[in-house]
Amino acid sequence: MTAATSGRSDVARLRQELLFSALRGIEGSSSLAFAIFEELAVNIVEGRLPPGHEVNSADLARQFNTSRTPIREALLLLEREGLVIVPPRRRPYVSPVALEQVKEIYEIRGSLYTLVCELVVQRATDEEIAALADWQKLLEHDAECGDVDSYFWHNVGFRNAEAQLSRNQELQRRLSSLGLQMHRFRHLSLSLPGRLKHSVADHERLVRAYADRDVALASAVSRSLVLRGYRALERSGKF
Amino acid sequence: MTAATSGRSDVARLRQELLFSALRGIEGSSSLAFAIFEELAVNIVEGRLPPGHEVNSADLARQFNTSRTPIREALLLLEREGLVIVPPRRRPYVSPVALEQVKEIYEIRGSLYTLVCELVVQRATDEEIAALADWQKLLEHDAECGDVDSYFWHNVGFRNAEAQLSRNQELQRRLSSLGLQMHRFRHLSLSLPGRLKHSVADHERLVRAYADRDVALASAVSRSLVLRGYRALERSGKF
DNA sequence: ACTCGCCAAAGTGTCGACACTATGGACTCA
DNA sequence: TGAGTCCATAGTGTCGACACTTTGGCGAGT
Repeated sequence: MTAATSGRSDVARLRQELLFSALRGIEGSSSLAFAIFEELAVNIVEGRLPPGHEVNSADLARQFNTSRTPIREALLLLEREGLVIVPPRRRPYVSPVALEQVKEIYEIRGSLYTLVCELVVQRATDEEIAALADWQKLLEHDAECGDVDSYFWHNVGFRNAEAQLSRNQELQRRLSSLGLQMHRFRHLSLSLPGRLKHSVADHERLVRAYADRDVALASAVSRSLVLRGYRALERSGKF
Repeated sequence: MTAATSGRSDVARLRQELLFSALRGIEGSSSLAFAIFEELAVNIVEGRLPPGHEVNSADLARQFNTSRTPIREALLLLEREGLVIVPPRRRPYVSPVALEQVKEIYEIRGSLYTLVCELVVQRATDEEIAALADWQKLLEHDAECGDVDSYFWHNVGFRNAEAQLSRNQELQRRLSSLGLQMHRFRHLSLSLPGRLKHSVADHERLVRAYADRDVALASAVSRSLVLRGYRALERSGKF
């Protein structure tokens, strides 16, 4: 599973896998409804279905060639993930992205990643931390090339790997759910000038802190990483 | 909204309101499905539907006098909340409660309440903190009377009030979702001897830390509160 | 020209039905 | 008696239909 070390990891494949892992967080479900849920979720977080866009079950049923039943189930799940708003008796639409909410999510994410740090420090093996270092090297490389897109997904990969190392499944699930929301605006924060360099440096410090089993430092760095992300977003004035 | 100060707050009413607030976290939805979801959720977290108990849509439809459609939607939501497992093509059943999972949830909860502390310290007004103190007094009273049930629900009330003071709606929602899971085993941890006294003392220290705007102390106390809860549960050997 | 009320068109929530699949008991055969 | 097979029962996932509600545009009245 050392995707990081497997030669040149195709970004597209990575992207797919990461969004899957995020969404599959809660496995099971009735296949069709869940497949539709995934499809719609991806389209929403990638911005192809913009905030406010109407997603009524009748249209979608025609579009997906199914009845409205599985569509409705998918919409319900999307609502739970905060991606869609389903007003009673009214047509559902893609939920808006307000700065206030973005801020809230960043706060939560920061807190949960602090927890991840603590757990990783006390539970991950040296090999696993070495694997994180591999991810970090990918980031370094992307930053040098200025490949923002690749950087973004490798970053997600890094975060994902960290979460796995926490050995806390519930935590992974919650983070995935948050990640879903984050994907809607997160790429904005990286495309800002200078962000990449800071981010790379932080990741490097983070990995080193892990290697040294330094909880305090790791938490601090992780937190600053998230915070910086938010600050950048805020300054971008996109909201 | 100072339920804490309104004379003798009826525990039953409080209970209802708190579970509601937890469940309504995600509002909207199609009334019937959501009502069923609430009903089932309450029954599960209160243990009337024990882990492993089968909850098939056909039976429930008969029981609720509806078709299976809204039932299925409710089950989907319950699955998302982790209260029910819906294996594909197989009958859904109430999810088991494993110690491992309990531990995971306590970890997350601890982390999120640390965040709550930080936010409360920097955002709550003095009056709001005073209101928390009122809740604390209720706890004190319950502890003196040895009224474990009342204590439990006032405790939930206290935690809820704290969450509200964080001024972070997403956080409240996530905590509610966690709380739902927690209710399944949390009452066990309080009924252990000596717990109440410790708990009361911690709450008192917490409120004082808030009043002093002492983030570090508040976080530490809050964390120890959660941790103590888990330890007690662990020692109870119920899992 | 502007507002108000009305009405067809379209969407929602719920239902009962259908094909398909898992389950558990009866029946067979050792 | 005990393991393996078969089948009826019962539940699942999906569908199309139906009554009710919202929507948005058209026309009447000021």
